[in-house]
Amino acid sequence: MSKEITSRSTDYSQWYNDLVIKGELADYSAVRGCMVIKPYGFALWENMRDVLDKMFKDTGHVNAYFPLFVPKSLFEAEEKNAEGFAKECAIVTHYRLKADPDRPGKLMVDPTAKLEEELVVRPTSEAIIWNTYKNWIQSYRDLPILVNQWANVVRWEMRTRLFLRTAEFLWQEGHTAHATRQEALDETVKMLEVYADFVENYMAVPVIKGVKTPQERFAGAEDTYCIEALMQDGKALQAGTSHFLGQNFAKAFEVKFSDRDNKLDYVWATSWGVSTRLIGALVMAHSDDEGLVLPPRIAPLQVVIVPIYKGDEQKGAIDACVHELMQSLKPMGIRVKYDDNDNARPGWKFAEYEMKGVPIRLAIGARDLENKVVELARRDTREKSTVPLEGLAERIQQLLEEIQQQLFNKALAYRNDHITDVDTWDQFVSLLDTKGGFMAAHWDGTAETEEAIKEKTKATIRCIPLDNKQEAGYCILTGKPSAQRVLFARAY
RNA sequence: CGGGAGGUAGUUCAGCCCGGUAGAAUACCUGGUUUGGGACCAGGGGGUCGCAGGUUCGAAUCCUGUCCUCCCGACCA
Repeated sequence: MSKEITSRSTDYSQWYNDLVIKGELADYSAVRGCMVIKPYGFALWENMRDVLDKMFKDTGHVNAYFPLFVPKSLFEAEEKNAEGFAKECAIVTHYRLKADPDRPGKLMVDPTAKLEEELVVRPTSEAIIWNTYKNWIQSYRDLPILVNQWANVVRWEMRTRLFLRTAEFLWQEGHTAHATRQEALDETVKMLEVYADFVENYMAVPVIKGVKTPQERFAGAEDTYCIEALMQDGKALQAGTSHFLGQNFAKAFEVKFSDRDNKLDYVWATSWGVSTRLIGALVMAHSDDEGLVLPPRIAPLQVVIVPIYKGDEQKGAIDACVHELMQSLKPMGIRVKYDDNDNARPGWKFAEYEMKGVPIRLAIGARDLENKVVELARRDTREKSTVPLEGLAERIQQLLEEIQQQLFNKALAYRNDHITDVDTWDQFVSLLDTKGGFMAAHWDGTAETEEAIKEKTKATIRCIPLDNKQEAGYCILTGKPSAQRVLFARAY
């Protein structure tokens, strides 16, 4: 059938693409590197967005919106940030098209409509936002500013992959301004905790919280905190970042405030973001060869009900039973769909909803009505059981939580099993190829060694875990002394 | 951006080498029979062969350019 998907063992990349396309999360578009997020995929994003948005608001943040375009002169103000993103910027140079005299009916860029100053399509919004904050901040009384924006950004990547790395993507970016270094640092860590909470408890993907090495740091940050997740093929994926920006942007944009003692100082900053890339992480963390497996808390559909009947009379009886069941499920906030489309037969629907990762499927036929039961199938374990109609809604509610927990436990067991303490270079190299996952290894702390290891093995330091155990040892590459292990992995 | 593969019906693909009226499966439409793991029969509709040039009496097929996608690499706050 056309809907068959490549197995993970045959071709992991193809498996991932098949899931995204055939699970109807997204599609390719006519625009290089840009994808269409389809309704089912967007529903998933909306659920994720809604949860995160509430978490941000519960921690005191408010939403705002800043322009898509950044004048080049503003973009280049914070030099490190500008340099870091320069290679992947889309730039608007003109503002008008005109009829092409050489090609009837076609258009050309009007050379007389060249912009005085080019506009950079934002790859991130620190520049335009800090240029704005300059006008908002005079006194410590104006601080803190705790603003988030939901937006699209553009990064002209050389090689793109659905959700994992697209030229345009959706994200949120928080940009906060503080009166003290400590307050900004606290904010950075607080938002990292929010991300970890969300990814683990809603997406059921376990993460390691840590801090990036200077090499891997966000351009313009003093410190980059991150959450790192592990995919089923043993590669790591950066799921979210929270940056302590120090006073870098305040200095670049001259944002000063008067403190209580009427002394002028630069404002302290943070920024933090997660993107539609999280959907890629979600797909790769839980899904199997039958299709998507979505965690109940953010699944667009949590329960699908498939009727099995012969003739209108049976259908009528099943309809009545299902409608009653839906009346009890909906008030519980359970997202349920009754698929009584007569054009598709039950077997087709079973395969289709497995492909789309719906956590629970119920099948109800005349036989079941007689016995006052339904057939219940779990997507995660693919187990089928016959359960009584009596108390079914409560049972489903409970089961959704159980599935959520089970998905997390399974991913956690896999992740924990794939953090390996490694003490020799040979072991490091061979385990990267055979087992994959995180290698907890000693490192001498230098950028040169980090770079050399990356060159030789394609493994990077994903992070130095927060509250990392201090333990004396020797760098796996250079043999120089080291005070702690750091996590290496190949990454997306 | 370098190497490789590809773009033909909604979808997956054959046809191309060797130029001569555009095919299959599936999906879709109509009617009927069906319905507990991707139903069956009969009939029917649907494609400027990615786009733009060129060669030719004639181009899906040969040539040039260009756009898009996939895989590997480089790159990746």
